Amino acid sequence: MPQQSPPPTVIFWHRTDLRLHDNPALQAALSLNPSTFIPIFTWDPHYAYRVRVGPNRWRFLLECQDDLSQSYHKLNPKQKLWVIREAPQTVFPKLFESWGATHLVFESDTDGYARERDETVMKLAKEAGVEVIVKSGRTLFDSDEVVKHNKGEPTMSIHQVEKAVEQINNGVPDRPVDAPESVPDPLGEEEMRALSGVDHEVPDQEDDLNAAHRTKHNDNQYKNIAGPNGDFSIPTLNELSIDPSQATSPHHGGESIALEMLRTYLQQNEDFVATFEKPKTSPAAFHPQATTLLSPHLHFGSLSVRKFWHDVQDTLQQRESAHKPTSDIPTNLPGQLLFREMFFAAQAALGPVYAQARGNKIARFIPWHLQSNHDEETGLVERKYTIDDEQAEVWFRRWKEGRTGFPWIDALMRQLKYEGWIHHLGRHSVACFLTRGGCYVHWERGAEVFEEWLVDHETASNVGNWMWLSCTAFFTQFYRCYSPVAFGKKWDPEGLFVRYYVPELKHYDKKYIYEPWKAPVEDQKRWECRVTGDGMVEKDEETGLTTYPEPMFDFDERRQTCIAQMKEAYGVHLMGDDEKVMDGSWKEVFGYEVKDGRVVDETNERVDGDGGDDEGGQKRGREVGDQSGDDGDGGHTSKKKK
DNA sequence: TGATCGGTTGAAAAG
DNA sequence: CCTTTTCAACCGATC
Repeated sequence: MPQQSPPPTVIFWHRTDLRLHDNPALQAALSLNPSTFIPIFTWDPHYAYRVRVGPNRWRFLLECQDDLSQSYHKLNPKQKLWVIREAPQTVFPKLFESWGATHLVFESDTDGYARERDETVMKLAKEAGVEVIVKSGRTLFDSDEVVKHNKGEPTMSIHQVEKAVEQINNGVPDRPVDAPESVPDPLGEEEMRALSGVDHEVPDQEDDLNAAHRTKHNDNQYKNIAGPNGDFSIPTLNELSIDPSQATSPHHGGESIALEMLRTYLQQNEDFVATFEKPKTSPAAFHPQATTLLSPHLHFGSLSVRKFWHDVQDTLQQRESAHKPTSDIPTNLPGQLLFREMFFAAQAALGPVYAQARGNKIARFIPWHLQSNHDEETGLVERKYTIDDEQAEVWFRRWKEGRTGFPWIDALMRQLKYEGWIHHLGRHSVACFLTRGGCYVHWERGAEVFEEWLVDHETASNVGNWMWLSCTAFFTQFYRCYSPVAFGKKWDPEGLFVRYYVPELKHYDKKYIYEPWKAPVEDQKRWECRVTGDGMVEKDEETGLTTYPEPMFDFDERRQTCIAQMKEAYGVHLMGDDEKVMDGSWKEVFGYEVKDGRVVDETNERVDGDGGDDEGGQKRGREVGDQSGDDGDGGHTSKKKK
């Protein structure tokens, strides 16, 4: 450091890097030898209100923050994670001024919103004379670099990713850097607290995408810029108006947990790590699951992806020199991480339109039901979508709630909701079922449900996989449909997975566990569950028994219809950035009719039964009423076709 | 240019 | 019960 310059006062901005180990940006910050070091997290209203986040992921995030804060505290009793409750776009000038910052350091983030946010903040820093340092660290390789080595184009196959990263350090990610052994002090308590005196911008809660999860209409998470006690505390679920009992997932956040999980796999399950092949892991395995469950830690950065890669790679190399079996790219663990790189780089190349069909040049246009509405100014999806077909809306609701009448699908959707995680192939099953292999509903609807419920939700991977499964991009073999019966049976012939997550069926013979509607009525009575209705009726009127819904359609018939429609759409061959998609004239091309033109606002839609409040509830009530009205022979819903 | 082949992870029937 | 073949047939890279 030049002797003349004042000792740096460094603000370190944590975002999706909630860890101390292998944090290149943190290392860069500390190598400035700051006299003052303030690690912060900005509790961004964008995430609080404009991103779908269910109770399980809220809890996971808070646990990551708690763990990180404790780790800082162990290194320096004056330290912790300082949480600031305001939008970064408005709060940074106040932080710079109030704390006299000289540097702002953070890890780069290539998400659509994040890029825009960071550009704004960098501009504000420049205006305040604060030096900004940004380091890549969220992915194995800097996604912008990967794109550059892919001719500036989105990465569309693993082969392209391999070729691109070969040109960056021969395809070997940087070695992980160690966690710091000490961190400097923050400012004194008085000086830190001085921030509470500044004007505080409280965000508008009107467009709260997560209203359905809150116990109160107006939460108080933004009441004070430094939290309720003015001490920059990490929010609690109660402060977010989220009932803690709604966070039912067994999966917990935090760097300590993540590192311990990785260590355990490597030490106690070397065979599992070394011979891992994703397609051979069971989507029906639960408690414990068949894969590592490290994905949510990669999302929040409580585990470094480079540490994961190198630790696994070291194991693979040791095994190879010992002539023990190993698995290969792309099905092995490093290969799985390459798919993550692929989706990140594709997103980095395309920006915000990556996450939607309209305007997205890699997305094949398919005239699915329940198309999104778009903001006229930005062209980006808004929370509203158009119900062109009442039947499709009912199917979508039943899919989301796990009452389709197909036990394999329902078990997966219920596991997703309660645990915040389902196996990758389970995601394939339910995604294929909702889109091209069943309901013919837009993949954006499904991606939104995953966004809400997954603890490991990562926009790049989630959207990428939804496009993959719906044959929108990356994958095109639409005649390969996952059967909701055969696929589950293949992995779990006894139906243990279904019995656990759909306990209504726990006494059913394995012969009928995936097709309970085929069981004779006498057996249904013996097994204490009647297959009848749409899942909204708890007790069968006639027998008083628990019910499980009849299948909401004839799957084989739907598969045929969907494949024929996919074939037609592929024949028309419109991409998301085609003029006809942009101006809406695709409707004429496909003879797409909007029968009632209703627009649904997803915001306050409750999914747990009886409707909730406001307009959302009314709509649902009507749909549900219609359904149970003709449940006498519910399978007949499938007869409706175009 | 047209043919060939591969594509992380299919399903159902036949052997 | 296991493996192999057929099903119906897509895109994009490659030669």
